[in-house]
Amino acid sequence: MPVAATSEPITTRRAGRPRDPGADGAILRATLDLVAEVGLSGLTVDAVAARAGVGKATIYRRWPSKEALLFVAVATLSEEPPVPDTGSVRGDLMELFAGMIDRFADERSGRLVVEMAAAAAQDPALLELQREFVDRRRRSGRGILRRAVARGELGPDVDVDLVLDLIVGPAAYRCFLSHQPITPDLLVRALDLVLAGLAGTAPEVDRSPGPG
Amino acid sequence: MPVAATSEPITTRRAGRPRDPGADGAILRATLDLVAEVGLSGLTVDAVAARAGVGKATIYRRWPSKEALLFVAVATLSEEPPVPDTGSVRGDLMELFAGMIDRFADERSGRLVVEMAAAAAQDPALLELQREFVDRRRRSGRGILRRAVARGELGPDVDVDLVLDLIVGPAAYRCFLSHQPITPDLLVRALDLVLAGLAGTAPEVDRSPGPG
DNA sequence: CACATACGGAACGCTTGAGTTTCGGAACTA
DNA sequence: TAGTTCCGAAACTCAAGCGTTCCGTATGTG
Repeated sequence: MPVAATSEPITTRRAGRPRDPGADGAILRATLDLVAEVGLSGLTVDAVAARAGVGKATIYRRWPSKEALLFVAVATLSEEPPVPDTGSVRGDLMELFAGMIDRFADERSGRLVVEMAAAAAQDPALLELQREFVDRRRRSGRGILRRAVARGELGPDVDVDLVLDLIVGPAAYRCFLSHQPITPDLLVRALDLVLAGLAGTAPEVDRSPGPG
Repeated sequence: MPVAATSEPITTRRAGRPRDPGADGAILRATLDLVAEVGLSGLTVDAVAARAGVGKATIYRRWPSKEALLFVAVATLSEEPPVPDTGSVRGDLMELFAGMIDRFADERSGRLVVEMAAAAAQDPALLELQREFVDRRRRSGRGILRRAVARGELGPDVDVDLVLDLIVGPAAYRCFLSHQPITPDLLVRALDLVLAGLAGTAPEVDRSPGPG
């Protein structure tokens, strides 16, 4: 019996006015918007309340501190990365990283990512959250590449992590530092060049046991 | 006559105790150290003064505000990127980016870069500074690749910016997000894979008019 | 020497922002 | 209706940090 989750009947509700169910979302959205606009250092609870159209007490009734609010807001950005299986490395990797690149490309999301990267360097909890985001996609990518190796599509000596970094790296670099345009074809071009490099390094691997 | 730089004889010095010539460096160093340690949001002038072994008034005698101090401190990180000419793209690019990768790899410098990237999103002056850093190296890289094309070492349809991003991207991505180790060979491996990809894309370009 | 400017250190004024409390009112249960 | 909990808004307390000022002292010029 770890937690008495719903010990009371569902029909029984606490007396008094129920919480505005829309407030949570409005507050979290306002938080993320403001982080993107004015940065983490410029974020104030008063501004969040004003933007969300909410009293400050309403925020503190839901989260104990500004940090807790921020953490939950960032956590809502979590998304289960796709585990693609298109049949080719190229297709799989494109599907896996498309959403991530979109996030870098989008003005608001991009700024958010940069802010969080900086904050994670100081806050262990945020660092852990960031690590989960990154690692989940990375694990999926490793699976894709290993499957490709098993299929004979790639040579067995592929530096998996390097390949993944080469595909995402350009978009990340442009988002964080160079501020060059992150166009939709950036992922494709990077991917094709890397795949060409892999093909050149281990050209025409023996594809003998092709059961398909 | 743009500026009356040294209108007075060098022998003439203002009366009174001269400024401690070592203080400037100590203050700027303390500033950068603290940014790397506690982040920009955690940076306080009092802490800088304490770390530099200096009174707060000494800081404000030199710079009018915390922001001005920070800007100058960051500007000291500027370094003229090398303009290598080793004879091969591979050698040139390695020489060009070695220092940059080192900066990502170093704990202190890496944190500093992340902090500045976030700050640049809010402060136009810092953004301009960052842009200078990046663009200078980028221009040098573009020259290297164009020379390689002229030599016939690379095909004429190389996406110059993409190639540069592919080389730096992995280290940047690891520094900002994935926090995987940035080993000294990361640059070489990325570079070789990209060059292999370029060779595969436009293999054995026609080298007919070789005058050398 | 007088004078001027610098030094480190400490105190001070002032603003900002986190978190709390209060208020009149609204929405729900019993 | 009575009681409870929520609401937005505003006022409040309190701590932190920027920038200034003053002190006693050190180091330069004339």
